[in-house]
Amino acid sequence: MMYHDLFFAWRYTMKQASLIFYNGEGIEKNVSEIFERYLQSNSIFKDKSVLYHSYFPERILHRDYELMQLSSILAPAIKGYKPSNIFVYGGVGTGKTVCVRQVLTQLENVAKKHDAKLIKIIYLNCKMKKTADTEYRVLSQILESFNIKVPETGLPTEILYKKFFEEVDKKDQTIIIVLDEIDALVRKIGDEFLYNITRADLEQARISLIGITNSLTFSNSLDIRVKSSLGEEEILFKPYNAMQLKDILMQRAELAFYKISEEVIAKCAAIAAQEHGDARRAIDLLRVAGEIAERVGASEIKEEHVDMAEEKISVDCVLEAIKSLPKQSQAVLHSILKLTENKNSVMTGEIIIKYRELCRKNGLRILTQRRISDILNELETFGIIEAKVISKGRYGRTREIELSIPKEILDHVKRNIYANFK
DNA sequence: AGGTATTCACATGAAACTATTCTCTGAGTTAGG
DNA sequence: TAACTCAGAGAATAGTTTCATGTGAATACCTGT
Repeated sequence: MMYHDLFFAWRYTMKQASLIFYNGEGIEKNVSEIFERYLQSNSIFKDKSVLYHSYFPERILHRDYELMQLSSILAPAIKGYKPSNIFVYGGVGTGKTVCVRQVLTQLENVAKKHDAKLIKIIYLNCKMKKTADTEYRVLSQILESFNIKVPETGLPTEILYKKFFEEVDKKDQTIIIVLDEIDALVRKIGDEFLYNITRADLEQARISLIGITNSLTFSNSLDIRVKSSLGEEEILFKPYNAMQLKDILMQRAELAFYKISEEVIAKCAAIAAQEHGDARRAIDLLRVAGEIAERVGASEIKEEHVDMAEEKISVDCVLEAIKSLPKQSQAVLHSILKLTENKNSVMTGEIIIKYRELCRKNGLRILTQRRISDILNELETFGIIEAKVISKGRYGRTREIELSIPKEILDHVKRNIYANFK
């Protein structure tokens, strides 16, 4: 049976191939030309992986104080005492995650080397859809790191708690759970989960939590009890300034490129510094600029490539968001696009009317106003529209909505969305 | 004129509901000894 | 009798509806001068 299928698959590909070989002489030439050219062009990247988010630098710059704080708080774990729970906050791209992860791996290494008390680190990113964004899934992830597999659904959550505490309490060990983007988790499922974990009573094991968030006001939204136990220690990561960003970029660029000018790096640093000192953004900028330079066949990144990269990043972001929008959200966006063709701001009420009309035409289920309101909020967080709540006095309160899609891609977006309805 | 009350058109929040996917359990069925 | 099948109960989850409550300022309505 299987061989049979394979045979046909093979036949099929051969047929495709023969099409190229015998009927498409021109195509063949073009394609191979691209490959040839690619081979010949010497890449300006030495090692591109250094510029991806997944890369963790060996040495973290300009975070000595924070690293020290972290390690001194966590040190007791080596001797088998429970370290305080830590609450790490600071803006995006300020190095929170990198620092925490580095300190923890070192802690683990030292403990292993000196045969100290057992330490187990569990890192979870709570914003990862379908991975750790609910109480159940977080627990299941934690259990997985103990090599206990649990089904995705069907089991009561209490069972997972029971399994987890049982497993943890088997040995005299310190478990350190890192919850990255903890604010996303709490917003979604509340803080009961944190309470349950921090107040677990165990015979011999100890559990410490490290919560990482980029929302400075996050801790206020917590239950007092949780707040006091999770926030035993707090560490604040300040944004990098332009000089520090420059150093960081320099460090990466040396590994990533064969050669690069200082002006380019300064430019990336300056742009990112304006946007809350986000190092991740600076590095993205550098990478995309490199990609652009490579594509246009330049031998080195120029400042104009950085400008183009800045443009491209924002455009890609919007385009990506729009493409992955569910049907209903697209319908709402469709209505907004239509309405903004002859004016630049619309109100919720107008959108609702247009939207209902569109649904009737397309045989789509009409959602309630409440839901549309939420969809509008979602579109705003994607950066597709800009909505501010205004009061028009006697004439009620509404959202004033404007498109924030860059002009250059507006037509592209329209074609994309309009094609799906009529 | 100056002050206050009303009112509009939604916003915002919480809880309940729906559909889907999945587990677990136990009763009934089947095949082999 | 062990192994398998299958239906029903119960969970988790995403997406939504239902119900309830909130809200800011332009207007309407007073009040006293």
